[in-house]
Amino acid sequence: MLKYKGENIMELDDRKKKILALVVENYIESAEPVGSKQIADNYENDISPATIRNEMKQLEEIGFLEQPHISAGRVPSTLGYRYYVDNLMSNNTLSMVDIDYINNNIVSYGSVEKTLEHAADVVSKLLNLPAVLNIKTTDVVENVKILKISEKILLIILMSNSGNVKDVIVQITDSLPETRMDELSRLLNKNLKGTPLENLSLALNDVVKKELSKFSNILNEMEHIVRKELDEPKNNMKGNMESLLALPEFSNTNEIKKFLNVVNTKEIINEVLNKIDKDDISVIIGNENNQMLLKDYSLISLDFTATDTTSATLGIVSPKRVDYKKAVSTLKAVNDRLKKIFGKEKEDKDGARKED
Amino acid sequence: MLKYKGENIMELDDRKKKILALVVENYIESAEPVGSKQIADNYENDISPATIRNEMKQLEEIGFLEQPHISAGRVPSTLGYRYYVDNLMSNNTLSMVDIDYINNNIVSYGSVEKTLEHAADVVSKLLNLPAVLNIKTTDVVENVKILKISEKILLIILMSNSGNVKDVIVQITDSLPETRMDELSRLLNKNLKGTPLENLSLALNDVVKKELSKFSNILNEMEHIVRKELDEPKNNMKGNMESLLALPEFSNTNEIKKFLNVVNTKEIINEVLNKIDKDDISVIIGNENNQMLLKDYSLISLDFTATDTTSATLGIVSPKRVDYKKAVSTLKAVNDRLKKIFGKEKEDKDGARKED
DNA sequence: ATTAGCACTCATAATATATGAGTGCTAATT
DNA sequence: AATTAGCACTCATATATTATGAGTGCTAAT
Repeated sequence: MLKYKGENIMELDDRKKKILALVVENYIESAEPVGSKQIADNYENDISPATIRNEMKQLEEIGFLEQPHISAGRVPSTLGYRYYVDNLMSNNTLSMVDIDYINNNIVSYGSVEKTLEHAADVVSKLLNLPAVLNIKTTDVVENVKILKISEKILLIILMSNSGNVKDVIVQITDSLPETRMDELSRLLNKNLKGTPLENLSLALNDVVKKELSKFSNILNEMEHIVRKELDEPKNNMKGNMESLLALPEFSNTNEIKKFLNVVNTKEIINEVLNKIDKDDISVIIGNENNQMLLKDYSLISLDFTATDTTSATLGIVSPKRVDYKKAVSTLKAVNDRLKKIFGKEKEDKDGARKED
Repeated sequence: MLKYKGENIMELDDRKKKILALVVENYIESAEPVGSKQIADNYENDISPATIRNEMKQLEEIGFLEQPHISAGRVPSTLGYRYYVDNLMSNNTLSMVDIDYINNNIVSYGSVEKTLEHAADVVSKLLNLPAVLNIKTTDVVENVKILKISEKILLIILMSNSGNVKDVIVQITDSLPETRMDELSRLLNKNLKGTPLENLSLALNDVVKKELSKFSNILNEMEHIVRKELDEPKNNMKGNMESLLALPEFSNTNEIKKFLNVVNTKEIINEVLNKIDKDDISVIIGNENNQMLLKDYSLISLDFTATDTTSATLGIVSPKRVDYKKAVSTLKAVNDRLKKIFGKEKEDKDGARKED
């Protein structure tokens, strides 16, 4: 059995390539093992099913196809998908509808995180699969502002060095005179400046301990809210259950449980995502990653550098049978869009956001 | 067949009551039709299964129990559940763990909506079911403030008459001199004051049309973001898929699809929720509501008045087989907690939030 | 009024028996 | 030498067939 990416590279002849592509695409489409007759019907030049069978047998022998059982059609192996993704897959152009959807729904939301979250939403909706978003930032707090909204409501705004903004509304029990506001502001600035956004609630906890006596009602409340509101898990799942339920892979409930369990465990996903290439789109198929629990699934993701201090991976998790072509082109388009938003490229007329 | 809530009220003797309660509770617990032997085993005074069978038969005749098929045990009918909820259900006291969880996780978040959303989260987590939250507010915008966060980032804060606060971060392409800030502020206040929060994006759209020439980059952006961020559907679902998958009712995927479809269609849920009593806990079982699509499900919900202008319904949707006792006691505890937060009751030491 | 006894029902499980899609191989055809 | 018709073979799935047993309702005895 020859290795495709390894010592000896198997060069497939055109007919084998065409047949492999057809098997992959038919299987992605139908979720049923693909038989020789089906391929013969779809093959442009007339060849008999018998010939196709011979070819398919060879494709199986070199490890590109698999048979669920002896009298079934063929299903792509991980290696088969890989060869398809690397060599056979045409780069699909997205429909105008999809492009519009991307441009209209991914816009700058002032905060890097919110923008990326919307991007993840968009990816999830377009591909009908749960999206994973993993933001890594080394941003630190640069400035804290306090705004008195009303007698008993304060708005506390935290600005980071790269322009990220987070804010929390804090309700206090007794109103605060102007002078004390200034004091609170100085105190927060002194204590929080330089704190990595990731550690915000920890740092705040320290502030509470140190300065509680002075502003007990505010600090306590704030620490509590920050913990709940800002300290969300870094690995976000944007999901849409209905679309998963529609996949034949998930006709039985146990498979859904297994999948959700894997997808919701950020350690599992991150272990894989941490190894992908910077600023590029990665396709990781089945057991190509060494995470046993992910062996039946694929991750297709984009690594994106938003600012000097913030980067993210954004992608989808799905069964191995997935429309790689559409997924990759969608992520490419999202990448282009994000680049524009974060100023990595000149804005051009065509890609600019349309007002509707 | 006698009507329980109708003209003729069936008075059950103690033994029948006890048996009905046992059937309901066993069925809620096991999800399997309950047989006479099982009841006999759990019944405190020794009675034979044969006697139980006679009683069960009568309970079936008056419409409190049903048989899936002739040789199966009994399952409570809608009427049976109803009688149980109204007359037989002891009011369970929640565990200290649950009470603590409620007190620690439902706190004031400055905005009524956020607070209620957290409450919905808590209810969903405690009961392992999707929670529905439906907030009705007649609040209007009272004041708009603009804060320059940095050269190109503005924070726009909208305050309502009852102290609700919403804010959006807007990124602009060209920085704005101080004088123009004031102009923008006046303009927004003039145009938005008095706008019901519900119509915000519509009103903003008008502003954009009218005043676009002056502040095109800001207004456009703002309208866009408001539409996406604030104009979320009023009927929120807080859900936890895994817990649903664990229910035997949802062992087959189609049932899940049906359920999710119903639960995610806010019109269906609202049609029922709009009829429940103000400031009270309602239990609506199966076809008691006239929504055919909800006939296999129950809604247990709390109507809560948060401020003069804002009220909400908060509850759970589930298969008819659900722990009514725990659901009702949880909502009661949540109600108490919310009352304290929204100042409807004196705070007391015991229920006060604990710092951990 | 209660209950032991027993025939009866019917969902579920276990088993046996088609059906047919798809294969691999051989031998004939191009 | 490459292709393909022909055919026996495999095995998942569907259908039919037959236990199994939990639970009932009724009758007659307690």
